Amino acid sequence: MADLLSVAKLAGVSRATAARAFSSPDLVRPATREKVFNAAQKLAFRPNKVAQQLRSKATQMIGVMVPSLDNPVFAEQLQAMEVAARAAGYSLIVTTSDYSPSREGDIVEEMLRQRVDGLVLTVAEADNSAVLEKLRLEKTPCLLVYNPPGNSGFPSIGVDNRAASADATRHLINLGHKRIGMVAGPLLQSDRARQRFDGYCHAMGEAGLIARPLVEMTRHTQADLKSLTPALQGPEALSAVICTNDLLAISLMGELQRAGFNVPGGLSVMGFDGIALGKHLYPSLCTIEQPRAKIGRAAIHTLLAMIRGEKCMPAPLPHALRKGESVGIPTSRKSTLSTS
Amino acid sequence: MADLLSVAKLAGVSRATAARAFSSPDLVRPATREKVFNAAQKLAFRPNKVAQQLRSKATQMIGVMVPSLDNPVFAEQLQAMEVAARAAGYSLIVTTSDYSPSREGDIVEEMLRQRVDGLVLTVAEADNSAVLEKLRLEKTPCLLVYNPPGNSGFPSIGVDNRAASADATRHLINLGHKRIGMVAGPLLQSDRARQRFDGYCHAMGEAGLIARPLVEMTRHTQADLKSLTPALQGPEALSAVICTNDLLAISLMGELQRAGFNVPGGLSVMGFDGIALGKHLYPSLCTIEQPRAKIGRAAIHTLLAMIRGEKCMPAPLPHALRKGESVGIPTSRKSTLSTS
DNA sequence: CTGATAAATGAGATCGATCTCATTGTATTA
DNA sequence: TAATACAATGAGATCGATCTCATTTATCAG
Repeated sequence: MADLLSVAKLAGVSRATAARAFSSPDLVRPATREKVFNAAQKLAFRPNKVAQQLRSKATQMIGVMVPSLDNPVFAEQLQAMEVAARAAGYSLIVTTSDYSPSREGDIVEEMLRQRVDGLVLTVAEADNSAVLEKLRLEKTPCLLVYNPPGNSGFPSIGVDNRAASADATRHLINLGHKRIGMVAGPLLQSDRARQRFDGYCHAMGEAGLIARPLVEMTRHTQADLKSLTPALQGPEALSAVICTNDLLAISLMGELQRAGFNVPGGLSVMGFDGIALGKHLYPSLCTIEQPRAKIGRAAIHTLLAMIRGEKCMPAPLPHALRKGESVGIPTSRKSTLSTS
Repeated sequence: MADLLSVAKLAGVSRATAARAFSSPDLVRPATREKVFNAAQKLAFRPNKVAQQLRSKATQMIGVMVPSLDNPVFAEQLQAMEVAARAAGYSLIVTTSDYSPSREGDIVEEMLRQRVDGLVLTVAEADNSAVLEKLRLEKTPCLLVYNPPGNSGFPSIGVDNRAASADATRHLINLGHKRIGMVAGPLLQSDRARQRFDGYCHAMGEAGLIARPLVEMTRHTQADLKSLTPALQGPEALSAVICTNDLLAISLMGELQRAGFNVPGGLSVMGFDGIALGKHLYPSLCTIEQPRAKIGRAAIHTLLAMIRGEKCMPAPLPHALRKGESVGIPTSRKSTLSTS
């Protein structure tokens, strides 16, 4: 309500002096400063950021776009970003794309109009992304999170999905598993999922095992057991599966157990992401932990550096294998007289 | 970069006309309009929202503050709010308070400076809240979510926690449970938790059962079995517990099972919130479902109405009892914890 | 005590879009 | 054709803070 001008008037000084009292107090005589502060107090003056933003051509706002907040992996990252941004004096405008390229486009356009100082995006597909194509022509700093660096040309924060997935696979292999499968949501929805499948194939090949075709679930946060059932039957039945995200893994475990399958006795289940909850389940979820909070903080700090004009090409952050009770040693099947 | 003025120049018209071509196209002759659009195209003109906001004294921005995004109950609500806000042409500035009153204060002050059109807050304590006290003096519309309406004077969206908790308790009672306890995070962190305890006490009394003292966990999203163990031993050992939130319930189930307790055989566990994941666990979580998405949408729509100047005093939204495998009929006392 | 140097303050422009009001231009009608 | 109504456009002010530059006031040395 009350603006600087009225404060200045009440204090009997010019706008310029009133402004200085706040932005560079040492440029104004202590007595004058007091008068201004008192006037401001009296009028309940609250500086108008919008005016400051217009004048300074900087909004101290960061635009954030994630696919969905229903997946804790994004919510947990966002939590960390918010804290880091606030600590640096920045605010976040948060949006969700639901993996829709058209929404991605609208959202980014809107944020550019808002003149955000920078963007942190997780897009559905980093390559062939219309949004990124457009952003390439803009001067607004832009950083990808979780998306593989690939050839999008944008700096990206995240783990090496391929390596992480290979590690997950090797973990199972080391435990003695040979018939290992991978379960994903609708494939086209995520470039990450493909990289993870890649890593799995690589590790399988490396061990002389045959990689199975990806089993696609109809939704990417909820398993449907039916799609997997064929792979669990017969002599070549899987002894372990890796899911491309934790939500899928958790719901799959639930479905399996509800159907009378023991986990990990009947089937070992691994996840990918490392959402906090997984640790507390029983059986606890064995998974690849992406350091969500660290990723969020790194995203903000890297973006701030870019805003400052520094060139950034961040290295992948380290992932970790989080062991859990959902994975065990393979059970010997009737066909195998175990000699282990 | 390019502003309206340069577009106007290139098109050979005045700023006013150029502006009109966008905001009220029918006021400008089609031919002129075309010239303006072409110029805009050529210069990659993108309207500056900051300037519009300054001029119009409306930002189309809503300030959102939740305690934490690590808890899916808030993340899921936020997801729905974002979609609803965007559909109405509003953006969200999202912040987290970590239940800290001082951060609450800073955040709200910051948002007021940003001249958000309205606020959606979940505060630690709606009564005796310094933030709300201050906001009472402001003209910025403000809406509470999850916080009980109480005597804060602000409209509030959420379920009737007391009634919901009583329903949960009755559900257990109807199954034959008599020794029912309640588990909460650090009590002082949430007015909701207290109301839920109230409802529990009420339902217990109503059935002629004795309400046990609240069992407080050291964290509000993670159970520590030790604190609960005493209540699980001896002749008065509990047969069921209600947790004040789902995360607590889920981690408690995990701890119990890991310690050799059967759920629900050894102890029935109920949650509160209804986060999506609970459905997919095994045993699936029996809980009180707060309609998170509906709450989020209602929050936005109510706030928009308030921004339009309408007086609002929304009624509590209906909760639902979601049955789940984590609750069963009580077993004989012998089967409860007897380990020393 | 005066000139010189520094400190404190004010006047006015600026950021970009939009609104009001005045003016020019076109169209309609007697 | 002249007169009136209305459509189309432009000039300039405005939103609120801040920056530049000029001006005034204070301070110090000689």
